[in-house]
Amino acid sequence: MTSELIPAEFRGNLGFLVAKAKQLLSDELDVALRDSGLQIRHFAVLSLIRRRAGLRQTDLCEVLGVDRTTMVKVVDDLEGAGLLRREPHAADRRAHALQLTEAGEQWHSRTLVPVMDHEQQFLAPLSPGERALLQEMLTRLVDSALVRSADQKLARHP
Amino acid sequence: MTSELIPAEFRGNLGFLVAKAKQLLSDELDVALRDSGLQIRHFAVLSLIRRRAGLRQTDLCEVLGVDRTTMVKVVDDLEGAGLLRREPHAADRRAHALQLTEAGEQWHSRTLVPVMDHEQQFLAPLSPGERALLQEMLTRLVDSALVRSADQKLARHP
DNA sequence: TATTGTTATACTCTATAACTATA
DNA sequence: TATAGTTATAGAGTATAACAATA
Repeated sequence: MTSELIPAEFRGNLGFLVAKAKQLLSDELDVALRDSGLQIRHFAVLSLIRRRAGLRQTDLCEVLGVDRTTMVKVVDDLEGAGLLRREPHAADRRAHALQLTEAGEQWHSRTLVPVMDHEQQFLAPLSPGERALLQEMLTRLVDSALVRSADQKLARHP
Repeated sequence: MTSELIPAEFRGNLGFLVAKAKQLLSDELDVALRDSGLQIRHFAVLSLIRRRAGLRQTDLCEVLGVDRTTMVKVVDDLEGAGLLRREPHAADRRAHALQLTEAGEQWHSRTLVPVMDHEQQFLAPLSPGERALLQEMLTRLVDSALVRSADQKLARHP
């Protein structure tokens, strides 16, 4: 395997490869969403609420790794587009229980198709077995790094 | 392999896994650089110039995927820290030939140690064979996506 | 006291436009 | 005409601080 597009200095460099992979995959997914005016982030939020209706905004922050002040804007965007609703939370009157609207449900399933297509295009150089292996290895790496990250936070606030 | 930290909705999601891997690896590498006040980007620039002395700023832009106005600041930072010099370019008087200083050479080789350590820590969950396989698969994916990206640019400017 | 959501605000990052000096 | 580097500037994205309501 000899790449002519990746500089020789960075061919064996995991950081460079992961960062580039992220950038290029994001670019391709942006294409799939370009008509909607929304971003991957909005799609991810709808994906989560679709499966777990009633989540709070802070629940989403934890998963997506953004501040709650940032999440306000994301939820504003989605509510403004009519794709979700902030409803009163049954157990906590401070919080909002987020719910997909019918339009949100439709937009999500409609958008899932081009998103999956672009992901498949990105993965085209790998065989089905390799794709499964890549996914499994990335899961292991991310899981392990999340554990380390959580440990460090606990160490700072004992 | 069952992860408790990755939400079920995103476990099979390549985009999520790649983005998280990038974020977590970046965070760990930032720790390795925290004392210097510099970023991975600065380290990457020095890595390139070290191997290919005399590169222009625009050469770096292409590899790192940033605009030339952004690169000015990065080179300013490195020059301000005394790690590289802008020298006159022998073949083009508009351009700068970038050269590492002695301090730049030393900082790079000194910083390489913690950077590699943190990368190894990140890769710890994988066996040596798996690491090689991951690197090879990511190289294939990035290479293929770079070709598509270049094709699309050519199609827009025929 | 701590937490949820919100606003206002400041900071960072980035690219576009316009300039100069070259090619 | 086009390109290398620079500056000024505007836009996006993000987090910190402070607040009200509630736990």
